[in-house]
Order: sequence, then structure tokens, then C-alpha cells
Amino acid sequence: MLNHKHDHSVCVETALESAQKICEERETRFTPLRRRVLELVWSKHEPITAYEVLDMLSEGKKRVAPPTVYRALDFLVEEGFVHRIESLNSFVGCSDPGHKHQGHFMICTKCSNVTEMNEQSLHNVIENAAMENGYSYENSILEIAGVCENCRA
Amino acid sequence: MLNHKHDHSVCVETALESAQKICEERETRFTPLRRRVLELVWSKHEPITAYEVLDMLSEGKKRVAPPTVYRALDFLVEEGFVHRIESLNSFVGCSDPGHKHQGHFMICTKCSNVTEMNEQSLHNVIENAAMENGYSYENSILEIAGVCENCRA
DNA sequence: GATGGCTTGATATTTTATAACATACAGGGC
DNA sequence: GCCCTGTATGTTATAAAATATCAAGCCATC
Repeated sequence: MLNHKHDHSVCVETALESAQKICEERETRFTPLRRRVLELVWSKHEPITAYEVLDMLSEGKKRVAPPTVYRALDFLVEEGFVHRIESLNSFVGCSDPGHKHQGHFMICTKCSNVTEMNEQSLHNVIENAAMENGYSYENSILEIAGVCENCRA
Repeated sequence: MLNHKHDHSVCVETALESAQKICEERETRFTPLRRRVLELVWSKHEPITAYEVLDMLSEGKKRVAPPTVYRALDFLVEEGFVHRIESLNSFVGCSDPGHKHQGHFMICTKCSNVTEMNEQSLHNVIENAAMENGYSYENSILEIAGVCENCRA
């Protein structure tokens, strides 16, 4: 974990509350299923796979089917509450929902923790690189693998 | 295609020759299978999936099995002759083999063409961002989606 | 309370990737 | 030449990730 000390339940609640609020503003539907999936994604800071979510979602009850999970994840990604980590086929809660942005991440190869970078300067450099190469910019993924501060200590 | 005019067979031959040469230097084995797979990856500029390679490899003969293709691709990626595009689960020939580097790409959402960026400055910015966030740098993927010059024309 | 649109359920299948074990083959030492 | 050893490839089976398709439920509005 990036930070062993923090009370992670606070992260989860904050994320759920702001998602709720944003959906009200946008008049999109934050259904119980979507809420629950977001909660599960946030249940750890590390990226979680769709099938891990599926397993957790199924605990106790009848097993849900993959499309149920994928559709909820699609919605959450679409709304910007969750990012997909391509290199891990996994999902992680967005640390800054509310304004649309790309996911630019660092991924610790020791502890699997991910850190989202919301630096505008980095975004600018990337968008600029696209322009210089004659491309219009739509979106981008940046996933940096390395070892985080904790794990190197 | 990024460039409709160029004679793509030259790209392929150049790629095969430099791979051959690099393998001799490194004393790694550029076997007929690996050579053939590299040729197939290079057969178009667009990213190609492992199963597309598999189908092409199987034409005329007994169908080869997935591990055959994946192992060859692993070797080619390892040697830096091919890059994997995470966001497309696909592979593309490296435009600058010979020195190890990350794949930083732009992907055209209209024609699927990809352009590899080998700019050191971009690499520096990314490596720097990692450091600033307390991560050691191991490697990175950058995949920018946009529309290429040709397609906007 | 019927209509229409979005959401979820359910079934099946496709696509992508790897595990595990067997066989072939190439080069070094005898 | 022949054996040994390590690497490469073949083969079978299965795992993991994602989607297509159609049915049923829910809910707001008329």
C-alpha cells in the first residue's frame, strides 16, 4: 500500500459520496449495483480485475454474470469514477472524479499500489507530442512501472 | 495507412535484416519461426493480434497452437523488435530496434495506423514524473489516441 | 395502466493468454 | 561420430478476459 496509515474507509465513503453527487448533477443513474461495484473497486487501493469484482459481488448470493460487472464498470469508467489500467486488465478508483481526465499512473512492481498523476504539465507535454506528430489528440494512457517509495525504504 | 506511398516491402526487409544482425551480435537465435512471425507482424503497419499472426502462420499447413505464436512474440518483444500495444492487445514492428526503449505510440482512431515516438525529451519527462512522485523508473507505456494527418485531410 | 427507455438478468460464445508436458534440434565435450 | 545438455518447438488442455444476444424488470411520463 502506498500509505499504510490512512483510514481507507474514508477514501471509500468520500468516493461514493462524490459519485452520488456528480450523478445527481449530471442526471445519470447511480443505481445500487453501480454503487456497490464502485465500492468494491475502492475496497483496495490496488487495481482490481473485473472477475475479482464479480467474485466479491457474488458472495453469499447467486453468482452474477460477467456482463453485469462489465456494464457497471463501463458506466463508472464513462463517468470518470474509475480508471482502467490497460497493462493489468484492471480497474482502480479515480482519485479526482468530477472533471474528465486521462488516467496517468505509476504502478509499483513490488506492492502493486498505483498512484494517479493529475499533473497538468504532463498532460500538456503529451498533447503537444501528439500535435507535433500530426495527430489530433483524443485521449491517452500512460502507465509507468517502477518501485514506490515505501517499497524502496 | 500513415503513408500510402512508401514501398512497404522495403520496411519488412529492413526489419528482418536488422533483426538478423542484432541477433548475431547478441548471440540469440533468430530461428525460421521467429523470423516468419516478425515478417507477419511487419506485414502491415497497423497493429496485429497474436491470433491474426496465428491464422496467417497456419495458412496452408496444419494449424499451429497459440503457445507457438506467443513464444515467438515474447522473444521478439524481449529483443525489442516488436512492441506490444496494450490498449489494443496487439503487436507492431519496432521502427528503431537495436537500442532498448519503451514503446510510446500514437494510434489513429480512424485508420488504426500507429506512429512510434522515439523522442528522448518525452522519455525524460516521463522518467522525471516518476521520480517526482517517489517512484523508481523501470519502464512505461504511452498510447495516445487521436486522428492522424492523412485521415484529417 | 399503457408506453418507451434505460437497467439488469441470463445464456452462450468469442477472444486472449498460459500451464504442463512431450519431442526435436543444435552445439560442446568426449 | 556420439552423447549430453540446454534451448526451441509441438501438443493438449485450460484459464482469463470480454462481448453478443435476447429476455425480464423497473421507473418515469403520459
